[in-house]
Amino acid sequence: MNEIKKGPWTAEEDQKLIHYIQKHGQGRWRTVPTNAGLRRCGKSCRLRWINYLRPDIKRGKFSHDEENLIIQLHSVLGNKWSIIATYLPGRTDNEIKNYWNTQIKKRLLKIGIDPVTHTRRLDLPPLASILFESDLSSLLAVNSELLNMATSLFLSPEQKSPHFIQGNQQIGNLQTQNHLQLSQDCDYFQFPIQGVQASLILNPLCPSFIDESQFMHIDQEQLLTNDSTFTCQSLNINPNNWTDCSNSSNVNNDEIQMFLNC
DNA sequence: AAAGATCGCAACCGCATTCCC
DNA sequence: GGGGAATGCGGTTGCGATCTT
Repeated sequence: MNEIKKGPWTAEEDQKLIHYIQKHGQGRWRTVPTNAGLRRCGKSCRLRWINYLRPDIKRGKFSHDEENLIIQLHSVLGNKWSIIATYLPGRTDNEIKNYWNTQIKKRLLKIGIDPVTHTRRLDLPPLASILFESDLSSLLAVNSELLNMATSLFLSPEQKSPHFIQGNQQIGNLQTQNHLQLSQDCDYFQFPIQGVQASLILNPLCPSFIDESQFMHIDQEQLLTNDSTFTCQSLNINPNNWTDCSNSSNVNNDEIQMFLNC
């Protein structure tokens, strides 16, 4: 009976495979079962080694940073698990895929974010209204992890800086980059216009956490002056408005650029 | 306590890509 | 360049563990 065995691996099988690979190295998977004395197919041996037995595999819970990174990478790469895994040393594509499907996906759906497009789901009431109809402080306390996760969607991997405002209140992260400055009191933010390759990374999700009735404008008058900075009172939900502002002034689109991080 | 439901994850399967003759 | 073998990838499944009723 040389039937190929399927199903869970036993400790004995694991030992045989580990011993064989330690001695001969990995590769030529088709020949591994015969040479290692296993009744498995080569494919199964490879998978067991790659996903479970490899010595450099990191075990245990995903850290918050790892989780953020997965979300960020997924928003750019989609289900390219093997590529995503290259950014998380010690984690396998299978593990990341499982984690995404069983944990992250559910959490995103729960907070009204489409895990495929990484945008707000239109079939749900605006998140802001949910937030403001609720006891905000308790909601944030309970869901701070989710908020951080959602917030991280509009942060690039190398830019994880704090402060996300709702009116004068800090409730999460606001991204600043290059010459974009967040004012001290979080009442408004400002950045230089002239000669600056200002890159404001704004994700459409971001305003979900801000009172939608307070989407503010850029002060057009200020924009048209030669002042080196201009201010706006809050984040603007509509990225097109930024473009419009730059079109309507002496400032061209090269000087104010908007990059959507999704 | 027990039965059913749900969850989490290892493993499988089929297809795509790469390698090698 | 063509074809078969080997390898890699992503979706899905199966099953034990845990939770809920």
